[in-house]
Amino acid sequence: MLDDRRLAVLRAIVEDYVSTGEPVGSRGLVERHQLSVSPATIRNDMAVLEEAGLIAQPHTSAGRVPTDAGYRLFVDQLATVKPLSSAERRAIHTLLDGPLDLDQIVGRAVRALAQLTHKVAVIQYPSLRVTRVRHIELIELAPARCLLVMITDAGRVEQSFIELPIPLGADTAAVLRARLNQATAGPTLEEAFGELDNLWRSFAEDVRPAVRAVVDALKRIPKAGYQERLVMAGTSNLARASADFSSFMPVLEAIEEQVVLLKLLTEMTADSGEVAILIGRETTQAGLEETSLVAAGYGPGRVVANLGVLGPTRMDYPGSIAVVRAIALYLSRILAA
Amino acid sequence: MLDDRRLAVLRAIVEDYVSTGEPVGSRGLVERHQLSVSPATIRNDMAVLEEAGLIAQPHTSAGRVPTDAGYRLFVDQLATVKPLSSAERRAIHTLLDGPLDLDQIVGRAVRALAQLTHKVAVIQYPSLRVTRVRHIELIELAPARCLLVMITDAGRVEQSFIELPIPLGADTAAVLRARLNQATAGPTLEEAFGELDNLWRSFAEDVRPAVRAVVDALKRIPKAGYQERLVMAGTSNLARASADFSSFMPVLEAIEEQVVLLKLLTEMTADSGEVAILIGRETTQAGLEETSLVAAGYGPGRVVANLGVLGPTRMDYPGSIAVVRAIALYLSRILAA
DNA sequence: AATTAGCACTCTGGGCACATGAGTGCTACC
DNA sequence: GGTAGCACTCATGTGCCCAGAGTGCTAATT
Repeated sequence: MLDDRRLAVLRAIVEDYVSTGEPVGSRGLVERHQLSVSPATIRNDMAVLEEAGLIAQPHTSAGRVPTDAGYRLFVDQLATVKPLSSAERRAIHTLLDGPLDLDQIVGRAVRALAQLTHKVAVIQYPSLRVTRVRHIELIELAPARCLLVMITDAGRVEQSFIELPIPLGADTAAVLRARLNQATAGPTLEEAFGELDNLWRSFAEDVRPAVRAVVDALKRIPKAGYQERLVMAGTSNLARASADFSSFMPVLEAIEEQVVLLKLLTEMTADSGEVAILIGRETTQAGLEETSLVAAGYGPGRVVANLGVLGPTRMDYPGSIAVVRAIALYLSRILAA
Repeated sequence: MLDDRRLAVLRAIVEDYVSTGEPVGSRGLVERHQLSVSPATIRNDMAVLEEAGLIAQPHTSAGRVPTDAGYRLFVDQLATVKPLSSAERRAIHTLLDGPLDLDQIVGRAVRALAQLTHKVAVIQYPSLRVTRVRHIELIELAPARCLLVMITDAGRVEQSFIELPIPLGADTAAVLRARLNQATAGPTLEEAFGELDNLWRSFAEDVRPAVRAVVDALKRIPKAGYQERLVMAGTSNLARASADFSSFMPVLEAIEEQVVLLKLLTEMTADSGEVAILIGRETTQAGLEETSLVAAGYGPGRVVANLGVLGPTRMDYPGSIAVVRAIALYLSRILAA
């Protein structure tokens, strides 16, 4: 049914359509590819591919265009790995080298992603729930007011002001600090929460309210909203990509609705270095019917967050995959250091 | 030359054009406004206004459209203050009420701005150089590695990791912390820098390199890029606003080029509560020829940063001005608390 | 002197017919 | 199974025309 030549025809259609944007016809196909058969034969093959739902024609007497299913088959079975050009490799290197803090790293990575793919790039900040704690600090600002600072695995620094019900003496503060660090060393923050709940028992009766206030504040940090932050770049690439107007207006909205993107990204999570793809309607999001998402997980050793690019279904998948994977690996390596 | 009626005609043209988007002709003008003269008279007046460069016609036999100069005269002399509707007032209240940290406040304010104006909203984070320091903390993470945390006036918390050339003993660290707080209490960070330069003199010879490392790190914080951050919202309003495609593509680019916006915002700085406006080419930015910027300064007591909205020159200036001013005042009040 | 009425003129935009050409599906043939 | 030929379909571009909106000018009116 779908023998080698027919698959070759599908690949050729995808490649031509992606590069030209025009529906591709049988004649041009044999001209631009070494298919060594006549256009008429191709036409028969195309009829079969259309029957299988892999391609479609916008209207009678137009060339063919890949469907979502066609792209899906292409990326799953037909796409060959496209190695990064040395220029791209160099760009990533120079952009991400040097001693940088997390904000800077993520900021540069997202710009690199956008520039190299000419698409909208998205990076999810390392989620606090799955990162590990490197250090916790408790700073007294005033008798009953202190600042809680948490430094994570992935280089993030979170802080939270706390108003205490009663002053916490310097001695108790020091003990509490030590105990907090001890309780959170090792497991992920989420796993450590259980242990934190019992921490107050080992303190004297009179300071327990203050201890609980601090622990509560600590537990609130991952919920503070900030932690599920997305950074984006390359929004203007949208305009270049989508031909008309009404088609990307909803995409812009989806992008501002970070919630939607976050949900998609988190659900797609793949192993670090592995790339996951959603094509067109596979996103199941209104407004993203003609948009694809190429994403990968990253993190120091294990996956702590995701990154990816967003573009029209008509995109250069092999190229995007290569860049997304490269950036994910590079970012993981930096975080592990 | 420009007597009252002619100014009334200009105002009518601006209002009609802003609301309909169509070039406005003499007939419709007398119909929709109480000008109690005939279209022919209006035509004569329009000829004068055109002569003065305040209006223009897209092509012969089309109605008139305000020029940048026309809008300018309108906002400077003709626009009447438009009070906020109670719904708008309530929206701001509910959105910005409650105990929030700086990130949340700014995040909500920018969204309020975007929603109420239907434009692209921009808020500049309080610039570090002009804020005052509330507290500085120095945390030892390892013998020769520490974390510097700075809490500002406007509620921002900045931190920086420092690798020390030599370990800093706990005692010295405590002294240094006290000295840093003392040196930065009062003046703005920028003004305090001079004093910091001499801080190392009062320390023993052997710890001076470490002291200098800390001071250097502190001085680097305002330059770390993060502090001149912009937050934005309502990008998708762009699509709704601008009719065609090529016209807002450059605007999107300018928005991503935060540098450009930052520059404009900073140069426009007005007194807190005062609104400054740039219309079309007044921005002197390629790509923003048809874009206007309505901005105001905000801050606790004095102006520490700016916020504003970005939209097509054809915008409802009185409405935008009212919202921008309201948000700026509200934000200032919150920060001052 | 300012306003108005009347009129000729200009330009855009939509509708229509027409030719063009790319691309197809089908049938007959190798 | 592959190929050649052919009739058919449609989107696109072009030229043309017409209606409508709006103007500028001139002459009349207040």
